[in-house]
Amino acid sequence: MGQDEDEVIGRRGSRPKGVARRQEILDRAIEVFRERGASGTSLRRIAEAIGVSHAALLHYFDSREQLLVAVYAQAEQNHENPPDLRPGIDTMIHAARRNVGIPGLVTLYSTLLAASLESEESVGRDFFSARFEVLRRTITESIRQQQEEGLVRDDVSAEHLSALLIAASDGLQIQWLLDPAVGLESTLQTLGTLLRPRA
Amino acid sequence: MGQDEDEVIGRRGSRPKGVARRQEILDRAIEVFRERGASGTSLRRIAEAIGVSHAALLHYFDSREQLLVAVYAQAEQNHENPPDLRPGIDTMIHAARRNVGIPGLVTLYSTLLAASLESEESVGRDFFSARFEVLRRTITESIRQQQEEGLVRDDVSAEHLSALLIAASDGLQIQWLLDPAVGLESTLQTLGTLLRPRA
DNA sequence: GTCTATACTTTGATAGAC
DNA sequence: GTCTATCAAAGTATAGAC
Repeated sequence: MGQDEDEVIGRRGSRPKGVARRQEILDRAIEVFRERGASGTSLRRIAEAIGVSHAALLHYFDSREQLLVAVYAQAEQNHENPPDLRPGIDTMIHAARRNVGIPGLVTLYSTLLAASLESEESVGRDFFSARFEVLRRTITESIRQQQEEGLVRDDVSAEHLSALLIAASDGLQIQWLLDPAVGLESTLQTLGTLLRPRA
Repeated sequence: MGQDEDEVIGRRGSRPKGVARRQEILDRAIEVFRERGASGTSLRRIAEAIGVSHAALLHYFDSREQLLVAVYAQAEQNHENPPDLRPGIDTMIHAARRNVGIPGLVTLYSTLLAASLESEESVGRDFFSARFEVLRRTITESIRQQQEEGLVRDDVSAEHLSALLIAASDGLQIQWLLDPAVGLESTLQTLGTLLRPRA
């Protein structure tokens, strides 16, 4: 953490280039996505909603994809206050509870993630690859601990459980976006039940 | 089944309009995706690979999205031979084992699904909404049966398990596409372990 | 450093010729 | 039934004003 953050969010080099203004644009972009969702988010429309020209956006971000990834990364970082929970099913449920209030950003996440699959080399690809790697490692370690403490059943691989948690969250979000009747939180609670050791 | 199929795959009306030629194009498009994956799949590139003009494609399909949905729907239907398994974790594992051989089509599925989230009304949206609805209902019923037979633990909701199975499959596919080291089949096997009743 | 103006390229889509 | 021509919109890139 520290100087790597810049690249993840998309800054060009180590020299800050209009950091304040850039941050301003980023914050406004987040608002745009939070309100209007992810529909019709061309560079020109985003620029229009923010009140600048589309070329101005490209002055701070190398490409549309980079802007979008930066928007998501920033939004994620903004509410990154794990309330004393260890990474695992509880944090996923916590995130789900928050996400139901910001469907626009959830859509942004899902579409960006899928778009990153299309090209072997892209900003999004690197971002999400790294994100999943870190997430899986962190959750795996946390689950292994909880297994030792008897909080999670230990007859299954912690690595698999970690990947499963993430996959279930991502997949359920999509089902929920398509049909809000799908219980995002309650279904994850059920997954939590599956994880508990036999009493 | 029967006359509804037309709309799902994207045919305009009941009158067949060059059905044979259309099918030919569809089959070749599937090959294109199977080989070259989903990268750079503009209408013009697909047309070029098939050997026609992009306008010709739009003669048979109303839009690019409709063509892509038709390609996926056709590909899915082609290998729809459930080997005497009841819908549930086993069929998902079976599908996973098949999908690792056709990453291009898995990518097509993931990107199409995500793209359908962006607009409230689109061919993809309707297609995937219906697909998930049918899938969930079918699997839920099958799981409920298996619960009664003591094959699946019955202390959790069959509806939730159904949504979880689908979500886990979709989510794991994405993780696997980003990092082939993620064990698609083995992780689903672990989910299967979670579903078994306490011995 | 910040941004407007502008143009280049590709895209999905339409219209009309053959 | 399939093409060529054409369109509007999009992402991108550059030049240069301030």
